[in-house]
Amino acid sequence: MDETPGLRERKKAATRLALHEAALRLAIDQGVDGVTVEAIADAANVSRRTFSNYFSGKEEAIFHGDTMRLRRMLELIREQPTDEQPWTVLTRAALRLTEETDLGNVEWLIRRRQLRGHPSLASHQVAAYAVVERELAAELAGRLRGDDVGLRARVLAAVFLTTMRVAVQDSTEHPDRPLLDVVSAALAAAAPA
Amino acid sequence: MDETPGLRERKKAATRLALHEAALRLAIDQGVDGVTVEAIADAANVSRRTFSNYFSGKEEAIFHGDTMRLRRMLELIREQPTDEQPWTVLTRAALRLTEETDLGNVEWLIRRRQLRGHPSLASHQVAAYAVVERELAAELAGRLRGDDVGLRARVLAAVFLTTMRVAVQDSTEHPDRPLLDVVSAALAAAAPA
DNA sequence: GGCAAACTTGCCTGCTGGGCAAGTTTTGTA
DNA sequence: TACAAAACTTGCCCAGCAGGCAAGTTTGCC
Repeated sequence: MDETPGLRERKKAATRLALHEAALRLAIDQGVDGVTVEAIADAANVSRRTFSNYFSGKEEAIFHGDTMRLRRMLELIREQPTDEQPWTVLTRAALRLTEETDLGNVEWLIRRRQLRGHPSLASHQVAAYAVVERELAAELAGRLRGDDVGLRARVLAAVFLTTMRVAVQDSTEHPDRPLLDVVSAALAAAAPA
Repeated sequence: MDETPGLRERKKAATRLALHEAALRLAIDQGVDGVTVEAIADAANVSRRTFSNYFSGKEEAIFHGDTMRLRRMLELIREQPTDEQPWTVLTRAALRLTEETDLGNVEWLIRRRQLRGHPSLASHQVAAYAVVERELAAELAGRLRGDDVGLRARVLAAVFLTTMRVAVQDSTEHPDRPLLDVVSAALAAAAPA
């Protein structure tokens, strides 16, 4: 394994992370609309133009955390046996991811909660989830048998991701209930016949 | 019933429709990025500023058709008996809507197909579907019994809408297969246990 | 007819994405 | 170690865009 993927790559990752965190922090305490791309770039000690090299807009920067989490979930799914029921595989990956997140980073949920209510963000979150949908569908297609594999894989991927999204959204509105609880209840409600 | 909701309202509806159709037409033959809001407004004989009074962006104008279809589906759902299985109700409404659409307006699918491939549109389509999600969840909540009604209603609404979206998207990529077929296969694949 | 509310329009401002080219840093190779 | 190529950053630039405001116009209602 390449422990260090080269200086260049490490710097890029650091810049991306700095921009993401600056975006999140500024959005939280100035409101999503109150913050400009320029302010985010400044806070990350980078030019406005460089921001554009990393993200196509402030919302994408804000949701970069979600994107990373979803990619991690894809990994968790891929490394599971291919001879199991797809929904079982998905559920297990989701719960495992939730545990990982919950333990190391309670801050994540807190930040989320401070952003809730900004309605324009909701649609960008939906879009963020949609990005991995194709990739997940491709993975699932290899695990299905029978007719309509393509369509069924896409449906399964979409249903799963949208359920995760709803669970996270619902959880931000009920801070008292453990996230793991909400996720498993949501997945149970969506489980296909 | 108010047959004519007043001249003012009729004019507004006409303007909105004109803008929508102009947006769709121009987007189809100049590409989504190649068309400006100004061009759309011109084509609808209205000022650029007025466009902004109706839609918040060209994508919203393009997807106004979807929005209307989804609102129609909400109607179809609401007018069904409340003592039936929710998924049965949803499925029936979806199929009924598909029949309505398919018969009267084959043009709709044709236009869609000409827009496919523009990736930026996909996320806006997702967002368009998300708009009615809350409303549908509220309707479904009244039809559920047991624990976690709120969460389960949101999950059900999200799963159903995302399934419809996937069916439509998939259908644009397989023009040979009847839409009704795709929709019912997709709904069958997503049916909760 | 005539008034009030709603709608349209033009004007304006600050923000945005992204093309381009010059300057800087990292990488690979010799 | 030297140096050329590739990758990245930055400033400059431009056209497009959302939306506030105020003046003008149309519609609804008495």
